[in-house]
Order: sequence, then C-alpha cells, then structure tokens
Amino acid sequence: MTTHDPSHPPTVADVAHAARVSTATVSRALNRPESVRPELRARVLASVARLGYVAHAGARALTLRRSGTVGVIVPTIDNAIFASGLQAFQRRMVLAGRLVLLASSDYDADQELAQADALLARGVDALALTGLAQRPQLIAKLVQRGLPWVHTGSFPAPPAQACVGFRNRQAMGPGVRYLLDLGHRHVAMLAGIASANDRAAERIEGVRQALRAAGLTLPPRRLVQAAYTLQAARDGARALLLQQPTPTALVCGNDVLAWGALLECEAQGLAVPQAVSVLGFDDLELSRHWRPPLSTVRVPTEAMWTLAADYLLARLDGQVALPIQHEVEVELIVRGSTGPAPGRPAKAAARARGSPPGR
Amino acid sequence: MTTHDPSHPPTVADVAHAARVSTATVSRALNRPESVRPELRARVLASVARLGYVAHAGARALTLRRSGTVGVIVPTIDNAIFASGLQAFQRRMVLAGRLVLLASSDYDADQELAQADALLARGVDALALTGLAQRPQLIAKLVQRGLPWVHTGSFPAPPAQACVGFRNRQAMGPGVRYLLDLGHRHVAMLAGIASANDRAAERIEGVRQALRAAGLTLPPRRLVQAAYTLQAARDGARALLLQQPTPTALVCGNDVLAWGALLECEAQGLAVPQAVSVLGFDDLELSRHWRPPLSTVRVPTEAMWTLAADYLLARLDGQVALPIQHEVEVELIVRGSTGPAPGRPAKAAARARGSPPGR
DNA sequence: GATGCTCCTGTAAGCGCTTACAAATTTTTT
DNA sequence: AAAAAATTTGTAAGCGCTTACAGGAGCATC
Repeated sequence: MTTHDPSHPPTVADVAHAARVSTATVSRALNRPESVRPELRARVLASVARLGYVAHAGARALTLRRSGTVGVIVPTIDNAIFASGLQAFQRRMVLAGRLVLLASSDYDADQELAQADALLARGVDALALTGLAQRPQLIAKLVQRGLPWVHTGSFPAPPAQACVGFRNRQAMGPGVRYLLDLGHRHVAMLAGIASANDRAAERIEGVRQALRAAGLTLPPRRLVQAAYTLQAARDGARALLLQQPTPTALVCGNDVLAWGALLECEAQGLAVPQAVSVLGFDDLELSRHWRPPLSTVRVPTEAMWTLAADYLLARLDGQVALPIQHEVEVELIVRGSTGPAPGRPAKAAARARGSPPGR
Repeated sequence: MTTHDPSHPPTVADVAHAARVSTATVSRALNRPESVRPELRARVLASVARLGYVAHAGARALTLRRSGTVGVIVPTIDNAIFASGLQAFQRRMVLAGRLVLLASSDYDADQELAQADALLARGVDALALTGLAQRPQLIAKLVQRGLPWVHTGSFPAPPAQACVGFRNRQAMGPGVRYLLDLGHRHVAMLAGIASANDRAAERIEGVRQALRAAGLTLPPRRLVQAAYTLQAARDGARALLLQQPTPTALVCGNDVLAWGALLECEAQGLAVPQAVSVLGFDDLELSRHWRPPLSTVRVPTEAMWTLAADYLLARLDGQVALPIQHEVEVELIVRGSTGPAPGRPAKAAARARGSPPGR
C-alpha cells in the first residue's frame, strides 16, 4: 500500500494525480459513475481505494449547499424511551443515506439552544426536536433559515410547525378514569420534573383534569416530582406512600418511575395491586415482564420517530411543502399492577370500560 | 427583527455588510474579540444576533483544517450500557467545546466501516470505537490519516493502538470461581452473540477457561447465545433450564440477559438462589434493585468513557503523543442472586474468597 | 509640523469540492 | 474521407471562512 503524505488526508487533487486524470473526472467517477468511461473510472476508483480517499464533507457541503446530515436533540440518551426512539430515527436516516448528528440537552432549554446552534453550524439539512418547550429564539432561527424541522413526542404543535406525537395531557385520561372506575379515591402522582419538561408538565395537568372531572383534586402533597432514575423514583414513591391516608393508586409519569414505585411498594410491604395500584407510562419492554406486570400507557416510540424521520426526508425531497402535524395513538394497557381500590371491588366498573387486556 | 433573504443562511459577508465592516473584522470579532475595538465589536455582535448568523462549520473546517467534532461508533444506542457510556462521553466532549457525532453499527463490522467513512468524511478530529473487532481496513485508514482514536471496552489493544477498557476474558474469572466455590458443578452460560461481538466471545472464553481450570468444561449444549433483549434472554434461559440435569448456575453475558434469566427462573418455578444461581455482567442501575438483587460484575462504564474522551482530548491538545492503553477495574459484586449449589451449603468456601458484599 | 510608532481594519488568497462551459476525442453520417 | 454529432474529459470559478499582509488612523516624540 502506497501511503501518501500522512500529515494531510488525500484530496481530489491527490487522487486525480495518482490516476492521471483531472479533478473533475475524479469527482464525476465518484458521484455519477456512468458519466465516466469504464477504464478511467476503474483507474480512479483504484486510486481512491489505495489512498484511502474520503471526500471532505465540509468542502462538499460548501459546494452543494447541503450536508447530507440531519440533527436530532433529545433531553438525554440515557433513557430507554429516547434510546429506542433515536435508534429508530437513525436507522431510517442511514437507510436514506444520511448521517445523524446527535445532541442532548440534559432537559435544559439553554443547552438545547446551544446544541441547536452547533448543529446548524454543522449545516444539518433538517432537525428533530423533543417536545415543545424550545426557546423562541431557537424556533425563530429555524424559521429564518427555512430549515425543515419537527417536534417529536407532542401534539399539536403551534400553527405552521410540524410535529409527530400525541396529546400528553389527554393521554393520562383513560388511565386515571380507569383507576377511578376501580374505586380509587386517594390518587397520587409520581411525576417527572415539570419545570424542565413540558411533557411531564402536561401529564401532571392531565391527571389534574381527569381527577377534577370526577370531582376530585390532586393536592400538592399528592404530587411528587422525581428525576428519571430508580433511586429518585423510590425516594419519591416512599414520600407518597408514607402519607396518611395512604394513596391507593400511584400514577407515574413514566415506566421508570413506576418501576421505582413498585419496588418501593414492595419494600414498604404494600401488596400491588391489592393495597396499591401503580400505573406507568411509555410501556418499555421490561414493563410487561415485571411482577406484577405493569399497567401502563403504550407509546409507539419507534413508529413515532420513524414517522418524524419520514416527514423530514419528505421535506428534504420536496415532496411535502408545508409542515404537517401527525398524531400517533397511545393506548392504555391494563396488566397486573392495577386493581380495585382496597375494600371496593369495582369489577363491574372496570369491565364496563372494556379495557383491553395487556399482552 | 429584520429578516434577510430567508432562502440562504446569512454569511460573514451579510454580517459585514449589516455592520458596515469587512468580513475580516466580523471573523475577528467572533474568534478573537479582544483584537477588535469595542465599538465595532458591539456592532458586529448586534448584527450577528439580528441575522441569526452561525458560521458555516464546513467552511470553517476547510479553512482551519479541523472540525471541532469527535466521532463515536457503538454497536447500538438502545442498550443501557452504551447509552450511559455515550452520555458520559458526550458530556465530557461538550464540556471541552466539541460536538459528538454518533454512529451505530448494529454489531456489524461492515456497517461500522461505512459509518466510520461517513464520520471521516465529516472531518471528525478523533474517533472512539467499541471493542477490537474492527475491519483491518478501518484501522489502516485511521493510521493513514494520523487520526487520534481509541478502542473502548477492551484491553489490551494491539500494539500502538490506544484503548480504555478491561480484559473481558479475565473479568469472568472471579465470578465463575465464586460459583465453583459455592459448590456449583452444573454451570451454564447465557451469552451474547459471539460472532458479532468480540467482547461477548471473550466472555465465553473466560467462562470456559475458568471452568477448565477447575477440571470442568462448558459443553456446547450448556452455552446459549441470545440477542440483548429480554424476550431472547428468556427464550435462551428456558432452553438451558429445561436441560437435564438442570444447571444450578447461569452465568450471563450481561445484566439484561441475567434479568431475562431471573424472570425465566421464576416462570419455571425455580427459586433463586436456592435452586439456581444467576450471575450478570455490567451492573446496571436496576440490577441492585431487582429481587433478588443481582450478583454481577461491575463495569465502570461512565468512568471508562470519560477516560476515553479525556485521552482523545489530550491527543488533540498535543499533550499526549503516543497511544496509551488504560485498564479499568471490574469488580465482582455479590448480591442475592447467587448462593450455594443445592445440597452443598459451601459457605466456608464462599467466605474464604472474602467477596465484598454488594451495596 | 513632520516622523515614527502602535493599533485597527481591509484586501485577497486559499482550504477541497462540484459543475458550467470549453475543449478534445470518438462515433456516426454524408 | 470529411463533416457533423455525440460523448467524454479538462479548465476554472465559486461555495463561506480565516488570516497573512498591506494600508490607514491616531498618538507621542523630536
């Protein structure tokens, strides 16, 4: 293998020289092979391989006025719900020949803004965002550039903004009503941290609304916000479970929080679902394997992110000219972690709703 | 807000024009603010803000001959062990003012190669890889370019290649010996898929060696390879547990597999650890909350990835001129999922090893 | 009031790539 | 066999940025 000057990566000029053709021919051989005579093409490709040439994407972006990359910003990678969404998003994009630039905001709108700037600077051709709580400045910049972008995980978005997601507030309704039908009157919520997370805030509001519709309230002490770690979830659940009267139902902002709640119930000697019912949100893989299997709200995460990717690709392709808003279906999955409130076997009510059995 | 031509993102020239200065001054105001008279600087920055200007990273990379980005390739994002590693890696890089370009290979060396090309094309200044099973071609290209790069999760790497990791083979030793000391003679392994994963293969080999050292073997039927999902893990564990004689100890390639094994033991009515002992690998957060708490091998994932990031940053800074190999410590964590083999309360032996209690 | 110095700012080149256009070559037609 | 047409290749400009170098303004010194 003939190594060239190792200090500088090889350029078109190097390849052209090695193949004894012009730079234009090299470029064509690489980008529109059929437009170059087979013999020359072979010579070029051989040189490319020999030199380990890879076109400088920056120069390419400069010339072509597009980069072939798509950016995505999630709050954190370290959460199964985003990890699997990202995986789906990336798979779709790679299939379409595009590279995904990933950034995470740590649930901080300013960091999100900074990361978005970094992605814009890198010339992403499109951008996927999580939720709706972006700094207005960020949205303004996207509009100004005319960049295709999409909100994920929320629905609807403000007018003229694209989204693929669901109504986080309404999504809590069926679950809470189901618990109420089971006779629960002491409902508490173990939520995500609302200040940093519009979806968490919406879910809290959803629980509030559903309770209010039944003439109940969610008093401040019945609401605990916890970070999405098992330890924080357990601490939060403990605080709720030690209250008097003990809540008979714990509605959780996501499955990780619900797992923590289940663990803490066990630690406190509270039988689930006989003494306490626990409801999750997301339906991660582990949830249906848990003992008892977790009742939860299923979110079609992979489908959602794949749709978001498809939308962006369609925009980039010019197939879609305007932002579209796409609502995906969430579904209450009733499994073993929820049951009648203690002393009120409200089986009839539960059955009346015709809740589908969890698989 | 005065919107300029929305079809093209603003350039230095646009800013220069708006601020009535030259492009050079704009660039200086942005990159070396102290070299520009405060009055002009203010004018420039105001225009930058007003136009939403972000420097084109491609053009920048072209001029500066570096991109300010670092690439990383993991097998998948959708696995807590990589998700948390990535999170740590990214956090460190963002702190150092660098953007992380993420790619995943789906445990496929060819896809890894393709993704690496994409990252090289994007001009990453450095690259972090997972494991040691790269295509030689990939390594050759990195060497040819003189790019700083590092293997993560394995140790040692081939000479002259940097790594931060541990000896996957030896890491299984203490766990297996511990089980043998507890009197287990029917040891089975639920492993990851070795063909696609050098670390999984090494762990299998490690179990083999440890058994051989005790005069035992790992017969083919006692080894099942499973994808890293709970369902696959359960299926694999079931196949092992239904064998006659039933294995009394299941050594698992990672914690997810171990969770599946625990679930399957329960489903089969096998008490853990009385009838079957289960040992994991990785020590994910959930493992110590599991019932029974999972005995496992703790891998300092975050520290490992942070060290990998530090190494690359040091190379980029010129502080370190040569590849270095860094071994991190793994540790056997004994919790409740392992115990004496049925009918052989080998407490003395277990105690003799002075295994630290899991927290 | 020149001269010399310092401090800022502007001009212009060049990073590596693609592509319009021109030039060269081959093929087809007359 | 010459001319016209079709195909292939080369030349050179320009994408947006940074920076070496040149030029201009302001100040102190003689």
